[in-house]
Amino acid sequence: MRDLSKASGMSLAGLYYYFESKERLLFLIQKHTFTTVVQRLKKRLAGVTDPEQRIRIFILNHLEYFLANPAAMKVLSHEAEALKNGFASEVAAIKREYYRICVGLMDELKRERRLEFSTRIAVLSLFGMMNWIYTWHNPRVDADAEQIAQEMGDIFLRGMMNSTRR
Amino acid sequence: MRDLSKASGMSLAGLYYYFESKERLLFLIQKHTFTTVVQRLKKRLAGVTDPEQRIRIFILNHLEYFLANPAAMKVLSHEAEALKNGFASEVAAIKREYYRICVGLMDELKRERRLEFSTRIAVLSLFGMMNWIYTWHNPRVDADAEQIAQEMGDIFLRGMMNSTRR
DNA sequence: CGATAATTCGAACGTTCGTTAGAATTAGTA
DNA sequence: TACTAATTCTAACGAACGTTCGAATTATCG
Repeated sequence: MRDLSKASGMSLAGLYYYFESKERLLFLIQKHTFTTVVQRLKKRLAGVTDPEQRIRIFILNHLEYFLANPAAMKVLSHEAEALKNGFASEVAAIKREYYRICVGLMDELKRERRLEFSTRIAVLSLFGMMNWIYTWHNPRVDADAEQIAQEMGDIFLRGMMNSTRR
Repeated sequence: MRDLSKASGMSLAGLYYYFESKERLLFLIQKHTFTTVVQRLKKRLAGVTDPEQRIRIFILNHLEYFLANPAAMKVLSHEAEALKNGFASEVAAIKREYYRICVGLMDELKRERRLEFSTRIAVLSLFGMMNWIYTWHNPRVDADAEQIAQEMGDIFLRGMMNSTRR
């Protein structure tokens, strides 16, 4: 909180005028971030029907947001388990919705292409690829979100496509 | 440190008889873990020449160790940036060696199969898939290391294989 | 046995942390 | 202008933290 006070220019006590506790502030950050990402995703998915294209939109939306907000990504990754019961469950609900959207996209792909693979492992592997980026991405060295989304999409989708057909 | 004292049954001051500081203890954990993983990997790779098989060994070795030592994995992931200059650089050196081994495996695959893809993105995506597992793996629900290594290997290797050929 | 070394501990140290009381200041309104 | 409400601050509280001091205990060995 003292760091935030310095960075924001407001006094330590001043922060508590706007946020009743450090935990509630963390909760608001997490909630706002996930809500924003889900909202943007839904807008972008509207109207697109091709399953592969929809998964590519999912990846691009995710990477674009988090490469533009690396600090937020770090907070979400590092403080994922820091909230207590009340706050935790509300954030968990949004996360679950986001996860379920991705599961849905994966199932669409499986149905259309008659593929056979574990949706759970596929989705969590994809999240891993995308989320780990906060540990290594350097904007001075690495490509931008669009290009990385392309490459990760290539890797992941080819990985799905050639799975055993029913 | 007070938690460790409780968990180990030794008094708080007693811990400082064996570890001169909390940071040095963290350093020793990180160093020991990475060293062990690299050692085991080298042993398993010895004698195997097929590039695909070698990457599968890499994945299995990684997942087997970290699913057997989830607490260690959490420490490595969460406290990756917690060490200061001296300690940090020594751990960074071992991590770099581990990373470079994986880069080597990827280049072998590219050469043998005449593939074209970004080694950096491939390696970091693979690490992402594997390392993210500490956030979701539940031994009561999820498969064991061998099976997950098989599935992630399938996803990743198919993703590499069909990349544009030279 | 006695003496030295190795081990373990209770109790505290100084610092940092999250938080708050209460005063000072500013903005809004009549 | 004078009064109220909103905002911001200084200064501190109590708890938790990493660490250390010096005494107590235990092991080692002549």
